Order: sequence, then C-alpha cells, then structure tokens
Amino acid sequence: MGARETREEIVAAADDLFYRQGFDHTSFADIAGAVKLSRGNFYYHFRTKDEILDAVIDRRLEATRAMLAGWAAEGASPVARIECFVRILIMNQIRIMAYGCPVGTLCQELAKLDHAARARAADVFALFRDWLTAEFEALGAGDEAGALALHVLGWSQGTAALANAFKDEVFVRREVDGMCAWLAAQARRLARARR
Amino acid sequence: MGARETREEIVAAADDLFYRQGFDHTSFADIAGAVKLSRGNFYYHFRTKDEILDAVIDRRLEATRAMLAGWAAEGASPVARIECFVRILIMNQIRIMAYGCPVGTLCQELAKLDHAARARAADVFALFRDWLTAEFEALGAGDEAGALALHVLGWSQGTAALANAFKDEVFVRREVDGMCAWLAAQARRLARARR
DNA sequence: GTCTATATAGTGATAGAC
DNA sequence: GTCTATCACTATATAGAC
Repeated sequence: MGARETREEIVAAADDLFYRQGFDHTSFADIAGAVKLSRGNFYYHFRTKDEILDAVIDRRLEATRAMLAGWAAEGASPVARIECFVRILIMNQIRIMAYGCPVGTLCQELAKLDHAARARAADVFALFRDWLTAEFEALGAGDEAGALALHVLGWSQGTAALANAFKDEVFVRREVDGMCAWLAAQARRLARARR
Repeated sequence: MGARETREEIVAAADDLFYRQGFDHTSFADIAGAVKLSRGNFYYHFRTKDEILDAVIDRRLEATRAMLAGWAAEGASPVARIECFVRILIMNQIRIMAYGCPVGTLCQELAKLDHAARARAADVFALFRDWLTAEFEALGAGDEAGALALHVLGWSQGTAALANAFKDEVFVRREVDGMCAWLAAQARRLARARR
C-alpha cells in the first residue's frame, strides 16, 4: 500500500481512538493494531506521538471547515444555519453521551497535560466561534456578534458536558429547544433594532 | 506520623494532582513525591490507584457538601444563594482557565477511560444539581425546578470549558452577568406566576 | 514499506528488612 | 510505619533484516 494512504488510515484511526479513549491513554500499539500494522512499521510513518496528534488536529480542522461550509450551503438564513450547529448535539447524541464533545474533551485533556498542541486544539473551537460570529453579523448583531457566538458555543459545550455526565436525553432535547427559542428571540430583537 | 494523617495528606495531594494533571497521567511516584514518601511506603496506605481515586472522590463529595451548606447559610434568598454558585466561576477563574472545572474534567476523563468510578464522579455533579433544584423549588419553580437547575449547571460548565480553551476573562465576566440577569428574570417570572 | 528484535524508561504492585 | 529492592508489564522509540 502507498505510504500516503497508510498515513491517512493511521490518522483516521488515531482520530477515533483519541476521541474514544483520550490522547494520553491511547498507545502506539492501539493505533497500530487498529490499522493492522506492526509497531515497527508504524514508526516509518510517524516518528513521535506528537506528530500523530498534529496530524489528527489538522484532520479535525479540515473536517470542521468542510462541515461549516456544508451548513453555509444548507441553511437558507443565518438562523437556519446556526440551528444546524445546535442540532449536532442531537445528531451526535449517543457518542457525546459516551465520550463527550470531541473538540472540548481534547482541549481539556491537552490543558491538563500542558501539551504544546493545546493552542492548536483550541483552533477547532475558534473555527466554530468565527463561523458563528459571521452568522450573527449576518443577522445584524454588529459588535454583539462575537459575544452571541461564544454564548451559543458555551451553551452547547455545557450541554455536552452534562449529557456525558448524566446521560439524560430529555435534558439534551430541552436545551436544544431552549437554544433554538433563544436564537429566534435574538433574531426578533435584532430585526426590531434594525428598523 | 499517624497513619490517619498521612493518609489524608496523600488524598489531598492526589486530589490536587488529579485536578492539575489528570487522573491517568498522575503516577504513584508523583503523589508519593508530593507528600515526600517512598513508593514502597505509599502502598502501605493505598493498595491500588483506584482506591486513591475513590478516596479523592469522597473528599470532593464532602468538600462540596460543606461548600453548599456554607452557601445555604450565607445567602439570604434563593436568588442570592444560587448567585453564590454562579460566582465560583469568578472566584476560581485562574485555576479554571488553567485546568478547567474539577468536577467536569474528572467526569470526562473517567468517561474516556471507561472507569468504574465514573458514576461516583458524576455524583459530585448530582450534589450541585440537587442543591440547585431545591433552591429553584424554594423560588416556586415547582416541576420546572430540575430543568432550571440543570440549565444553570450546564451554563456554568460551558463557560468553564470555553474559559479553559480561550482564556478570555471578559467572556467569563459576561456569562456570569448573563446568568445573574437570567436568574433575576426567572425569579420575577416565578413570582408573577405565583400571584 | 514492512517486519522482528531490542533498548530504555516508567508504570502499578509486592516482599521483606528495619 | 517507613524503607530498599525487586517484579512484571507497558510505553515510546530505534536498529537492522528482508
């Protein structure tokens, strides 16, 4: 097999394992086993664990950009597009209840490890923040857009954290509905202010 | 030194290290070093790492009960008492920006490790949830109390998660103000409904 | 590009002297 | 109650054969 394809298989497997088991708790042997490679051969593709982490973060940044671009095309209005973001809590509910939010949990783990890649992991959060900010600007939020974006992002993070701790589907549904209602209220308020 | 005191020193050191470095990443050697014990002697006090974790969770449960009891005595009204909870985001801001919320991060790590103590770690969350629920009931929220409690708890979790990722003090301040304003609005709404 | 074999360091955990 | 010495295991990482 070509080195390029093998490398990508490794990164995909590492991405999944880092999410489900955590970065520190996932060994080279785990990843090598998942792609059916010997540990020796593994080092031909990646020399250090930090190199794999960098590649995984790159992959997540790219996947996030693609997802955000998809929502931008899918939603007819800023409200509809922001609702796409909110709904990932429902769409990924089972995985979130089991393993938490992939973005938030990696950031938190790297913070505890005091890892050099900590800032790059937070860049995934920044992609969401900037995308949401642009949508709130399109809604006419002006200077307020950044604050509204962080509020929605934080709200969804908190919902994911408690979904993981309590495994309460009703809670998740209720918070998502609350977010959508809040979003509609903000849209009305901003529309009034614009007149 | 008495075994009791040594044991408590170990648990206090482990509590701190588990918070700052994570449970899995903290070794026996780290804890033994922090309390200036040899690793051999260490095993006289705790036979397994899971035993230390159990003791740390017990300690956190006890500390949380004491804190909640303190707030119950301190605040003159349910709103004032719930504001005590909200303000821990400000009081512990520096540590939260560095290491996240102690409760949330331990729950998330144990979830990834698929650790047996996962449910007991979530019990600390449950203490906050039940205390907040009782306060919202005192505010006249009735059946709604549990949902309002989880909403505040989730909001503070999300704020802690993003505070850790972005280290943005202005954001934390703004969300805390937002929580207090939301709380006041809920109190007004419930007071109206009671009339 | 893939493998086996191996070096080195750290882990949780135990035994037994003092 | 505290220590040193040690065990079995796993981790990252390397060397070199094929």
